Amino acid sequence: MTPRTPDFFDEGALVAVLTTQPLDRALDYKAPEGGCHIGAFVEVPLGPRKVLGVVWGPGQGGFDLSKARSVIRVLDAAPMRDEMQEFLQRAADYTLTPMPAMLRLATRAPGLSDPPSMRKVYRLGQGRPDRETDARRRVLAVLNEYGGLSFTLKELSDQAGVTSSVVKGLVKQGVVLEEDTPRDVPFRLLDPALSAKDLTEDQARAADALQAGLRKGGYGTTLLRGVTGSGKTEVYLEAVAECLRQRRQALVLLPEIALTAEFLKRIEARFGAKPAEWHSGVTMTERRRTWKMVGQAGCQVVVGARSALFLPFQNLGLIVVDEEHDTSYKQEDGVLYNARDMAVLRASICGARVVLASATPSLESWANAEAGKYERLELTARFGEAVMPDLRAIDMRTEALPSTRWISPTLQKAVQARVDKGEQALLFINRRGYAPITLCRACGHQLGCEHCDARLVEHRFLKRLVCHQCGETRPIPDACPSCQAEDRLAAVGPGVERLSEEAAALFPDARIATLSSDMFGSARALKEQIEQIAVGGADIIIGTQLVAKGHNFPHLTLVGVIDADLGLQGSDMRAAERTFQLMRQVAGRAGRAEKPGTAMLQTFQPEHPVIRAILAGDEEGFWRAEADERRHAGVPPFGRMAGIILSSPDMQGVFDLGNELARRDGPLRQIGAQVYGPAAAPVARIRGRHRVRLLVKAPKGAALQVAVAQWIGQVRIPGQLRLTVDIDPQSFY
DNA sequence: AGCACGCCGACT
DNA sequence: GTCGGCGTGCTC
Repeated sequence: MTPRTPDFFDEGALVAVLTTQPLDRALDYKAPEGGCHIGAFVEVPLGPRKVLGVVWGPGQGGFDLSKARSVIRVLDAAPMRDEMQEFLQRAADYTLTPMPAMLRLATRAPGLSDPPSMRKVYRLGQGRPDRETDARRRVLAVLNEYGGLSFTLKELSDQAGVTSSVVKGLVKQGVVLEEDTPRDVPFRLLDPALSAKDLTEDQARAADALQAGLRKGGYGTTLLRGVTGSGKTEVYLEAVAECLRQRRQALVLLPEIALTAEFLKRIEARFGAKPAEWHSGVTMTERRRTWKMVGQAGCQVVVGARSALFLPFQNLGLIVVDEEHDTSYKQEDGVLYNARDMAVLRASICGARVVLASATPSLESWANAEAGKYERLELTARFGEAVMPDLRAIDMRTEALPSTRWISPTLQKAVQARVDKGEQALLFINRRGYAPITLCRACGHQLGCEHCDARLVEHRFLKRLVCHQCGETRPIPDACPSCQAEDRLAAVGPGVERLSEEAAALFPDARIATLSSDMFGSARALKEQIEQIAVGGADIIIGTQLVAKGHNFPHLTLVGVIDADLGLQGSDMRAAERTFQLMRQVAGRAGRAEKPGTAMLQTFQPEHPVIRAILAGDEEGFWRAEADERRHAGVPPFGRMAGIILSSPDMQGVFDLGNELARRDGPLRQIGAQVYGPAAAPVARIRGRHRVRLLVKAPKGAALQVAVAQWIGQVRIPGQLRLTVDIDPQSFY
């Protein structure tokens, strides 16, 4: 029998404290006066500094005990639960991330080390004031009217129409009581019994299944598949409702910050109050409140970005990952993790349910559902009267179109027809800026970024050249930087701005709105623009990726995809999958409301399997074909992969280390894995750092992480060289 | 991550 | 001689 770890340590007992400092292990400290619980958030001395840490377990010893210092103090925060400790540890093992970096993700709340922030509030006390002035009467009337409720000074004085000194005067006499209360107050209660929308038969069946899962309890993942407009959101909100009835917390992950505002309104409509929000745009005060309240069950539902997975939920019952296929779920927060996978991990540890919602699931999730690891729910019927769009290819080989134009005559005609009828058309192109390439017609020089191996993209809107890799910009030059020839720079290829220009020329009487992520300073500006368009503020919408993400345009009846071939080429194994998802999603924009829609894909290869699968609406066929190809190639989800990126200002250094790693592949061979590379990374230079990439491919059941850790442990990483491990990379070429 | 320690080159 | 470059190692 393993000895049970004590959950409380008396003063002076040795405890292991994990800090957010990048040390390779926890350090031992003496428990502070009054002792401390396991999981306690503490402040400990480290060298000359005070740092944040968590009591991770009993002290390890094995060093000169006279060096042990004491925990300075226990912070005012609910101790980390053991399931959170386990989650961080397993996520660290999975992603090969050092524990301190994991702990940093879990402590991303401002003012964690500060004492609880207090504020003064005022409520009715006893007795009468010595002199009943008019102002004093008004203050007391307000307080009486609201029963025992407390007010801030400003609320009270504004409400009564008096200055703050009137209130202070009443406080002096004890007629009004002044009290300190924590500034972080619980979120308003959400009511699951409020306005449940009428669900279609299909939706009700799916909602019932999700609710049954929640009632059964314990871990389980469901892939909720539904075409655009089938009402996935209504369905999983019913799962949230069931979770609320069980008095457990729910987390809804969304891929796009700009979407949350619209989504919050839907939650408010369904449950009568706004949930907590967690993403980079939330204010410091609100972040702290959310972090604390989540830990004290003062918050029932969090809607947020991937980092919300690391909030200190006390009683998590449900995690919804909306648009689960979205690539933005896999990105660095300093740590490379896939939020979809981490959601499943977290839920499996704390016995919560997961709903992965998507119209076009990732192949991983599709395969997991096929294998029976996930339950599967399908929403087929479209909500209301709307029907699926009519999908057509425009064969660009037969269209007469000059090389500097992108809207084919066929598409032009279709757009014009919609505009004439007062309906909306959307032209989609997945390239920001005016043109992807700027070159000199005199010498052929292509304008590139000085710090990256990337082309500079002309942005006419900003009147600058922009590097999409590092974000650096510079003015558009008059002369070629290479041969000094003047006025010979030419824009090559299409971008969203250029398409706008072309549309303006083709449809002079139409109102054209351009939506590109770089055109809006804030998420709010973007949201306003989208709302304005949705109610009919434009006839033609020109947009990038942004428009593919869930916005509802009721007047939209035509979607034209300018270059459906983008993303089909290249050896990126996920290109076909991404293209498929994107096309389906964009096509799904058309005809969401009652008007039937048409989607037209401009393509030079109408016979390509991906294009054909999209046109035929044959999703199962597409996935099966993709799965077969990947199974054959032994790549995820039918094999395991890890990417290693080495980067350094010194090009020789990265290649030398890359070659050394490739040579010393013993630990990898042990598990039947193979190394490919080193090769120049997809972007070989970013911000002046040269990048080299190695890929490890292992059989499905292999202990990949352990082997990779051993493998890279063999080499010493000198000074300015950085090594990043990416388990399950998004792209593997 | 910080911060100290320490070992070489360049200069007052 | 001494100042300071930053490579190496430690933090309970």
